[in-house]
Amino acid sequence: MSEFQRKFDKAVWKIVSGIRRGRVMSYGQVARAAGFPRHARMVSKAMGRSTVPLPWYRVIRSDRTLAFEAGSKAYRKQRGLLENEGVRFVGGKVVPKDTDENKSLDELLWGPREQ
DNA sequence: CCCTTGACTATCT
DNA sequence: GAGATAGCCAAGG
Repeated sequence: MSEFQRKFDKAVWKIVSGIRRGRVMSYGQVARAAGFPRHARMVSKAMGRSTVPLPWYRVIRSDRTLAFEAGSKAYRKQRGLLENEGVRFVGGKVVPKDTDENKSLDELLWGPREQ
């Protein structure tokens, strides 16, 4: 195992294990929080190498879709785990839990658009 | 070395 | 908003 992997893995595991129930983070966010900006593509590898169980399913794409092929077994598993924690999906995307900014007035008044 | 491979992203059309 | 495109970067062949 390379020196890089040892350090990267430890940093990533720490961040991922800190994601709270019902919340999600993107691969890029995890990489940045771990101190490795530009290494989003390596986050999945690091999680796969984890020796202890991690809430890997709370890590999703930056566009709020899941990284696995829609409908695949892995996709359904991840989605199920998230939904168990109260995470909602609309049009294949995770609905942001935040009730704050960058939401249009319509969205605040009427809620997320259905698809 | 050179080339391909990703559980990725930001930025155009 | 859905594709296409171009960056990204360690690993492995």
